[in-house]
Amino acid sequence: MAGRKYSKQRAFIKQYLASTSSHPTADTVYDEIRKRIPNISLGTVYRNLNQLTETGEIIKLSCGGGCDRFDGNTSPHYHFICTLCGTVMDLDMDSIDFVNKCAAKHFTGRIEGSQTYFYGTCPSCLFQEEAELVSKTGL
Amino acid sequence: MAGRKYSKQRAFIKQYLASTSSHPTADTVYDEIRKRIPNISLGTVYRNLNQLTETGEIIKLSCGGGCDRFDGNTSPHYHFICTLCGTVMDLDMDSIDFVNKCAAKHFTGRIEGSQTYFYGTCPSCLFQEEAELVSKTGL
DNA sequence: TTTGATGCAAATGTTTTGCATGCAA
DNA sequence: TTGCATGCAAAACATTTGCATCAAA
Repeated sequence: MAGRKYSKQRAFIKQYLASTSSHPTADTVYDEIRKRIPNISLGTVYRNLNQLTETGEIIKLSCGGGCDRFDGNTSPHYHFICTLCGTVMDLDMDSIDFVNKCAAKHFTGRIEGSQTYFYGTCPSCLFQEEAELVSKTGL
Repeated sequence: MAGRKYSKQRAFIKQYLASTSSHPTADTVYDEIRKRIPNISLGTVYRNLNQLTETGEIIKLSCGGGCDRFDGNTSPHYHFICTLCGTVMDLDMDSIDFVNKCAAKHFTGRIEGSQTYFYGTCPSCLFQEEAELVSKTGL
């Protein structure tokens, strides 16, 4: 919240996250930004990702899989994680933010928000699964 | 899914998780089990937590905060994470599992489940916050 | 016996941090 | 100038893994 100064590194990171819907990991962000700023350090990437997360300019996704992912889309939306290939994708669905009211009903604390992660098989893995079934059964 | 053999270590871990609703980290599980099995190793704890997660006997929570947490309560329920103190608690609320149908509506993959995490201020931190407000404003 | 499970320690992977220097305001 | 931001490297954590040994079936 204190006086923040402009930095090219932070600007590029934020811009990159706004431009993709691939929910990259810190390491992927690092690789991408290095194409533009070859001598950026991984520490700087982490520091900026954390700062942008704190200010709410980006979102950090802790959806399992060993490392966090980051999302430049801060409007309310929901994520799907494929349990086979690990891909994280946005879901096109209506708002379910009234679940916050359900949660608040019998709770004496303060609910400020929620994150919902959906799990299953992504379209691509589903297709592959079906193809394998066909080749095995010959149907 | 292969032939699994009994182990005292795994039995104790599962029993401990079933007995608490504190959503412990792997390290906390290690500390607790060591009270009963002093020479158990952290590797064994991780191996068993992973195996129990795979068989669905326990649940792994990736709710941010650096490390995963584990829950012996496998019946559908929801979690609240206090953004101030980090506590993870169960929420007493109605099922919202129809959100899976909302998610499936326009999705060509297969939705198999979901996890919802609620964030905010827990009752204890809320009380503290109010106490500080009173002492500052004198109201 | 056979084979899964363990303890130990080393290795891996992710994220944070200390510090001297650089750069925005 | 002031002090936030950086690059670099080391450190701190969290988790996994190789291997010889142990123990369940």
